[in-house]
Amino acid sequence: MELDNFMPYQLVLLAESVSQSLSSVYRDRFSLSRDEWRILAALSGLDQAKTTTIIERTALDKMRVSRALATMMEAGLLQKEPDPDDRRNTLLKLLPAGKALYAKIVPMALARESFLLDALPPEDQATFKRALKTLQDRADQLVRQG
Amino acid sequence: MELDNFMPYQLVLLAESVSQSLSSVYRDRFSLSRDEWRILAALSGLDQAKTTTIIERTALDKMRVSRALATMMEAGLLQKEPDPDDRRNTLLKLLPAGKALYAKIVPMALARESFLLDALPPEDQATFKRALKTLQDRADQLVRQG
DNA sequence: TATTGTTATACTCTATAACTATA
DNA sequence: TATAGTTATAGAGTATAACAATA
Repeated sequence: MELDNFMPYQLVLLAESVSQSLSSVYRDRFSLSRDEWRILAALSGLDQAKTTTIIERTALDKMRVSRALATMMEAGLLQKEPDPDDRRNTLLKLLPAGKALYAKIVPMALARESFLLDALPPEDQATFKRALKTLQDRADQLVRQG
Repeated sequence: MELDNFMPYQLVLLAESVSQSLSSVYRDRFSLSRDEWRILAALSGLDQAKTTTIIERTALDKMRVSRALATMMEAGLLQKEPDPDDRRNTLLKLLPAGKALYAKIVPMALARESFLLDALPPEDQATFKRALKTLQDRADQLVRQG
């Protein structure tokens, strides 16, 4: 087994590099944690969302989301209010500062994504993206089996 | 921007799942940390290696390698001796227990890799692996630029 | 002065589960 | 009894840099 040709190893290294490059945008320039950035992205475009929806859409657990939301609220990025239909739920809404921050970050994030993908011929880009989804399904199976 | 179609996000989630599935082999069953497993793989097949070589081949830093090596030595997996040519260097050598452990883990690791890749048609497998390398080069560029 | 490798330290992240409020 | 969300706490992992030994 050659480490350099072992796909999981290559994949993890690539993800670390891509992650690092992205975090130089949201973390270094805008002082957002990765979790906060994910929540911001998940909330964008939604007028209002329940916390449980955000938990699903970000693949984060409720504890991480709870802490990230607290920080974001302090920073004036979003608003919480109780759900009148079921007061256990919290309804989340981006404030103008949150929307503005998101609008600043997105173009930079997309530019980095494009810089990466533009290195591949268009048909390989499509294949790569499809492969990511297919492999995710299989990886989920492996994780469930243990 | 849709989080689910943002390639860096998909990539990071996939890497986390694959990582978790692999660590259920080396960590849960054999009590190896990820760093130790990488070092084991990097040393396998080499009769002897300098610590600096391992640092390069594993993409770990010297501090992590130093700590992982200490644990592995305690576990009787490898041996250290000073390099007679330059006594600042350490020469590393897997002991029989280390080789045996590696021989047990590799088939399981390769089986998981195959299970993942077999979900893709052969030509997509090749494209995917090539894409990982191409993207790694670009990601390195991004990281360097900041 | 530079390099190899180890260690100290403080810091951040993570995981488990206990807890409150509501249903 | 079950769910949404928060908080406490302990443990793991991380980053910086100081350090000893050698060159």
